[in-house]
Amino acid sequence: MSRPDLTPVSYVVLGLVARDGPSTPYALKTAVGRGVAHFWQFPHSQIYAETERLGRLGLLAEEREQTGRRRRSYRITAEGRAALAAWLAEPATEPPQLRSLGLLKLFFAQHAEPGDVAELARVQAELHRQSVEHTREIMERLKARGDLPGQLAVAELIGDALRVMGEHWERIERAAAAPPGPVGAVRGS
Amino acid sequence: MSRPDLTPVSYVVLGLVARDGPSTPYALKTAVGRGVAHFWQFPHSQIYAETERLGRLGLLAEEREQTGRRRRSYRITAEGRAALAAWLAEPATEPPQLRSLGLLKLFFAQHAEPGDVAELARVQAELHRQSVEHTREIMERLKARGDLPGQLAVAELIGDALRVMGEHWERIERAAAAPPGPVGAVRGS
DNA sequence: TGGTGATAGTCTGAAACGGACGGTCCTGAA
DNA sequence: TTCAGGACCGTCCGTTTCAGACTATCACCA
Repeated sequence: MSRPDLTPVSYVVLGLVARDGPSTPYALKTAVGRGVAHFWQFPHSQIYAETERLGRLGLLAEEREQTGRRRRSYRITAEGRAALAAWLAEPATEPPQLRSLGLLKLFFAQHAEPGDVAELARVQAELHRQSVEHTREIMERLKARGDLPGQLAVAELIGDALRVMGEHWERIERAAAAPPGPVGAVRGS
Repeated sequence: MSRPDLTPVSYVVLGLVARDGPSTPYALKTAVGRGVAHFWQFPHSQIYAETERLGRLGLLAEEREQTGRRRRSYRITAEGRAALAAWLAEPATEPPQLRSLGLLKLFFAQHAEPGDVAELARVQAELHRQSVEHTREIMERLKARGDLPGQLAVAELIGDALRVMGEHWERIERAAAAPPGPVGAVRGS
């Protein structure tokens, strides 16, 4: 059973240290930005607090540079690996959550000018195209490395979801740009 | 330009009161659960604080039952409508955010037993099917009413995104169940 | 030897969180 | 008529999260 004193962020840290070997908090911070942040966001200051806490709990072992910047470096312990494995062994029973200011504005479209909705959809469509492209680059890099199939699967899933959402925004943009007829809710091409 | 003293939750409240007419905080709370919560979550206690604050700011007008439970009821003022319209007039420039414990576990699949990934995918696929179904019901209800095209567009977008993500989970489930070969990252049908 | 930009980490006040808790009201069974 | 139970409604408060300003260090080059 997974431990009640560990949060998702704890497992992010454990998982990344397990994947990358001994890491400094700063290295973890940048690693989070390159991957995990796409589906589990949290402030970077958490990482410093969490590595320290996991150290106290014996799930990470801390080492300190004796020279220069005296950075801390953390490696995972056997207990840490066991905690991570126990957590991974129980499936996640929560559905995914979405958070989108764009959808919030679209939801209230009836109180907006038609032109506002068109502009919103245009911006969102463009944002989604960029995100899809960004995801695609990450996938290329993962494929080139060949390992880490879980991470590739995650990138594929997210990329596809972004693509579909972007296509919706594009349809909404076209519908809102065409003067007559209702906003959004488009059928057919 | 939209006001810096108003948060997204402020606009949720303003938007719902604009849509539904005079509302009690509790009615807003249930309305949020039926819609907005799918793409903008926040604790219900916020609503009570926010209606009161918007009242002080003059964007909502408060009335109080003279009898019985003496519930507060809020209606939107002209200033409130103006603030809502101003916010809707500027497009949202943030990409959507996803938050999924399931993806987090999949991301670290290399440290899990193969059976764990299969079970995770099975549970997530089922969860997604339920969410898609739930979204479909909401869409039916919206279509029956015929108005509120923005809300229908939102439901369609979310439903489609959930469907695509669910299909990924189903593929991952099949791939992880098939003994040999790598987990996830499936190509072709 | 000083300037610049990347690297690295700390700190803090403000928001958000969420759920326990306590009332109020309605209904229907006794 | 009374009363119990459940739905309705709102408050409260300790904890966690949050963002980002801020400081410091380092590497490099002029």
